[in-house]
Amino acid sequence: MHPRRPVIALSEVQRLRREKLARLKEQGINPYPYKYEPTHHADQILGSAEHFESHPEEKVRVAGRIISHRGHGKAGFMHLLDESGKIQAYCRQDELGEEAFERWRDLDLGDFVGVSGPVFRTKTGEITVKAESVELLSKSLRPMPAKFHGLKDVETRTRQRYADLIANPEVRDVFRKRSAIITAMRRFLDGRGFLEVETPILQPIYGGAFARPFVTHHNALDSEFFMRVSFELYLKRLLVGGFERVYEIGRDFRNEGVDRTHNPEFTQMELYQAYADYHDIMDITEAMVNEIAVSVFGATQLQFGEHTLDWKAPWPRHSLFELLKAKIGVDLSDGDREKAREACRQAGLTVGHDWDYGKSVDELFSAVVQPQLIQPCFVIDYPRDLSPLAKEKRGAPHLVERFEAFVAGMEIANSFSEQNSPLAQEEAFRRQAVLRAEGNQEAQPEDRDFLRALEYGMPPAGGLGVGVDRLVMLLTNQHTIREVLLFPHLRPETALEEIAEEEAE
RNA sequence: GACCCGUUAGCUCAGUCGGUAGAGCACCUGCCUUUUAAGCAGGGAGUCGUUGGUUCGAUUCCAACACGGGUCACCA
Repeated sequence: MHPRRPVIALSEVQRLRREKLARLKEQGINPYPYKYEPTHHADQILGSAEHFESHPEEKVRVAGRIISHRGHGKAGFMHLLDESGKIQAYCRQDELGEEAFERWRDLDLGDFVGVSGPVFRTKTGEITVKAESVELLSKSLRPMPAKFHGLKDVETRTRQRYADLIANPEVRDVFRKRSAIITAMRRFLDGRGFLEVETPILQPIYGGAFARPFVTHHNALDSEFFMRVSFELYLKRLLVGGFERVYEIGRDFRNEGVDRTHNPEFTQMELYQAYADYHDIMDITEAMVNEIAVSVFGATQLQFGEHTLDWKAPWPRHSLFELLKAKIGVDLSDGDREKAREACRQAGLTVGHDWDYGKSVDELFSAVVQPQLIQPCFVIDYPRDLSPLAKEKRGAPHLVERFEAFVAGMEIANSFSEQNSPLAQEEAFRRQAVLRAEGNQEAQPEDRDFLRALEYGMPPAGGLGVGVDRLVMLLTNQHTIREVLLFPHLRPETALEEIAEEEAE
């Protein structure tokens, strides 16, 4: 045992609430009863004000968290917050009785209560439930973060998202929108005959993207597994198996840094459509996002920071090399490594000794073009070395048929005409193996089972990956990914670990 | 991983050129039967992120560490 350490001190308010809880139990009141049956949500009552004013005898039951509580001698008001919004309740001693009114006075901000009674309009015009009974549904032992300052501290807001959701109604709204966006996405894909599938998160070989994986261990099998960095290779196996349109919405894991557009686990939507090429996938992508914008927001023009983004399809399609040429005056589409490296130097980039043609083009594009791609657009045709799972471009074999979609300088989608030649795929894996041997930790390992699948024959197909979190950011005008993730990645909280240790002693 | 900035009451923030701290809201007590940032009167509340150093004395200066934010790197 450690030397005695003080138990984490309770604040004054926490102490008082625990004492209050004990008193309730002594009085035979269960502070955590089992159920309540509300008849209405707050917004239903507020939305039916005329109905209730013409039916003063009709009674409602509402339940929620107390977010304001004001006594006025032998009467008082409180606001309850339920999922739909807030509603005021008016509590009078002569209505509730002396004992119940005293219990009402003893309630705290944060407690859950159920209130029943008729609905009326106060002098100041607010629709209010006149309480005939007030039942404690759950006693709160911790003070609410804020009454009207809100909760601002970013760390507390993300670490204690529950408190953030209570204190900041607009945060709830972002996550409702997120859900609606994903629902609209599913509806769009289902409507086009795509089959939603689920593929392994724990994979013996990872692939489909350039990224370092999280490694884990399967005890019973005594073997290493990788958390997936992409769904790609499994979804393509399903094309081999005869499904023609498949998609998956789920979590990818990449063992990388955290910043305003990256979280180690993030949500991706990938789809694959047999007999389609990347032109068809561009059509689908813009139609899908257009439809999401209309169904969730009722508009295709949406504000994002200082920009008004126009999501209406079709989106412009630009050749990567034309965009580069327009910017730097040099055409780099010929595959000349030295020329590309020199162009990077001219642009002020520090060129790594290992930068090949593809890497140089990509770095240059990221530096000089990407930040200026504000309105939704497609950038098409990429160097082959960057895209080992894509098919070479018709008429330009050092390029591949690939596009990325950009909005507000952010990449939100990536797509290929998928490589379905087993021999070309094997060759591409071989080139990756060379890079890997040279120390590139993101180079993709060869997946022999995937090659075996391709040998059975995969139909020509187009594939798409969409960064769902980024799409949500753009559509909801949020500028960091943590604002669209309920529980973004944070380091463990040491103070809480110490409490756990003390409790274990 | 590097650099810069931050961490003070439940929340939002002041402040201490080194002498252990304040405000508003929240909280407690009293008054008040239509208030809504209710009002009036009174009151309590803080290991000033953690550990160490300098000092008679550290919340303040210094260092390390923890956590967060920003920039960069990584993320082609």
